[in-house]
Amino acid sequence: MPEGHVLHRAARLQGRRFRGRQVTAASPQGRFADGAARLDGQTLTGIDAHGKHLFYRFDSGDVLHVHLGLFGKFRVHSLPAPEPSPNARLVMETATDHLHLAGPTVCELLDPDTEDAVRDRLGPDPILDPADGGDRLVAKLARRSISIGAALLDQSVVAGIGNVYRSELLFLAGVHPLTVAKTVDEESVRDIWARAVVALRDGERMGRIVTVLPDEMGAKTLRELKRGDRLYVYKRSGHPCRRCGTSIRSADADGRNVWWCPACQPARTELVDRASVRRAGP
DNA sequence: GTGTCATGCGTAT
DNA sequence: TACGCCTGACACG
Repeated sequence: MPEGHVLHRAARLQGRRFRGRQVTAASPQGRFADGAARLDGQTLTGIDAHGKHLFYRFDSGDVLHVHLGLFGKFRVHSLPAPEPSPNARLVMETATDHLHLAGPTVCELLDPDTEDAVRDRLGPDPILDPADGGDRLVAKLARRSISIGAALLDQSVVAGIGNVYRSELLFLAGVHPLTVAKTVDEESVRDIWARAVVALRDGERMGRIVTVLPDEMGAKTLRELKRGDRLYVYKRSGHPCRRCGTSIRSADADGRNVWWCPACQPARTELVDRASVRRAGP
């Protein structure tokens, strides 16, 4: 279940195996049969990620566009690989490596112009645009009356943040998630951006989302943190805040849950409609 | 075994 | 605001 770090990691690790290599391609599930037939025998020239989107470039100029959605998954193996599951949308192989894609929301061929159109709809990516993304985020949020929590999930505002990172970044920056976006002070917006750059880079490197400071959890490194100790607020309704002990709360914002610590993230300016905020449960 | 939920997003109402 | 899509993990019986 991927946020942007997963796609950048996939681009890096898959690129290492497939860049410059000729591939065979097939769609066991059948829903990408025509595309796979077109890619079969082509040489992959590069893979890159923007937000939650992945672009595979081939020597013909074809671009394979993949978006994993909520359920999509890659599996990569050195040959011999396990038998691909029958619901694999796409299987690509070189003489030595195997890629298995299941459950994506998008798996399609684009021409380069269409790729530009996809990318034009995406905001700055903390991994791609660490230097100038803060300015761009400040400009985008200055006009928005939606909550900062909702804005961080809007991929045209910032590309690659999902439901885990949004709650965690707002905790780290001390910003209440239901704050009206345009009322968040610029310093806090830049802080959110800076923390996104660090958090997504860490996630890309480790292959998992870890936002806590290890020494706060009595650990030496991020890697040794146990499952359940890696996040501050996400899915921790009713549990004590790791910093102050206050009970973590949650609310349904735009159909997705958001979590926060009411003490560490006080409401400083106006909030959007709080009707949907519910009491924290266990 | 069945049901529910989930790190997403587009389209219809 | 609701629903549909796509898959897998987990809780529950």
